[in-house]
Amino acid sequence: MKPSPKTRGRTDAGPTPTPAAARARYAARATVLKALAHPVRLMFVDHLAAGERCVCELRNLAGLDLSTVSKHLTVLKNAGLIQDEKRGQWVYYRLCCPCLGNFFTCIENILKRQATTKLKGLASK
Amino acid sequence: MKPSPKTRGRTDAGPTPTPAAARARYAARATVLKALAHPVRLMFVDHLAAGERCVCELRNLAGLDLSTVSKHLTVLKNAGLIQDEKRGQWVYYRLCCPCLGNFFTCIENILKRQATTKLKGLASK
DNA sequence: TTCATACTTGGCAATTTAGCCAAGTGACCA
DNA sequence: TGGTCACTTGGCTAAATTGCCAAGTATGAA
Repeated sequence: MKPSPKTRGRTDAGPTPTPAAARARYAARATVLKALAHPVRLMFVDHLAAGERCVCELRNLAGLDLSTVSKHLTVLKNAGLIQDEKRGQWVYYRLCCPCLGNFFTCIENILKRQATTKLKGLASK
Repeated sequence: MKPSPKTRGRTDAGPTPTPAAARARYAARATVLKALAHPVRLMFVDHLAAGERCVCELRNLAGLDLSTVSKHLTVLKNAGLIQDEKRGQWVYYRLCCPCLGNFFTCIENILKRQATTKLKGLASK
């Protein structure tokens, strides 16, 4: 038996509007995810969820060179996740997007499930 | 005026259990996000959300070398996002995590907001 | 105007990632 | 037993990412 080759000739159930548009949308999503896919940037987002922070505060949290911190923040900003505001000699960053909480809840679910599966795997040996 | 330096000496409002544990959790989350942070893998997840697929179906979707597709699937599997099952000579992959829908909703919000901001930026010139 | 603080930007080296090709494994057919 | 199909794995190169240092800009204080 062969797996049904109806991937094309579809009756418009599921994803894919036009190939090109779909590709563009996946690329756009990937850009956002890539911005989040780093421990330090994830930490920044987590802390910014509690309120705005200036760069030097985030530098203390990360324990990295200021230039490195600045570049991480630029990545998050370019992805549309945070915005900055200069007040005096300080630059404050804050989250743009209130929905990131759900986001992390979902990731935690995945991690939990992963842990459970790993345990099951060990038990069945 | 200086920004309040109470980042340490905190009264346990907000994130950070212990520095080491926090770092580990951010790293774990980043691993999951990194797995999702690629257009092709995102497309796979999107299609798998509609039901299981064998590798060659996904290969057709992506238009990439079979070995490349296989490696992308390995990345998703190692991140705990999908699981595989061999039936006959085919290997079928399916999603582990039903919550990925919310995930994408959130990303779409970010993208929309980004588009709006960009428009506003253009308008104010 | 001079100096210090708070960043940002450019440039570099080390590491990681993404793609392909080639070779290997396992299931099924003749 | 030999061949084909459906994958996976190893190895390679090109490109992207992450960190630091050094240099530049902007704000406020002396």
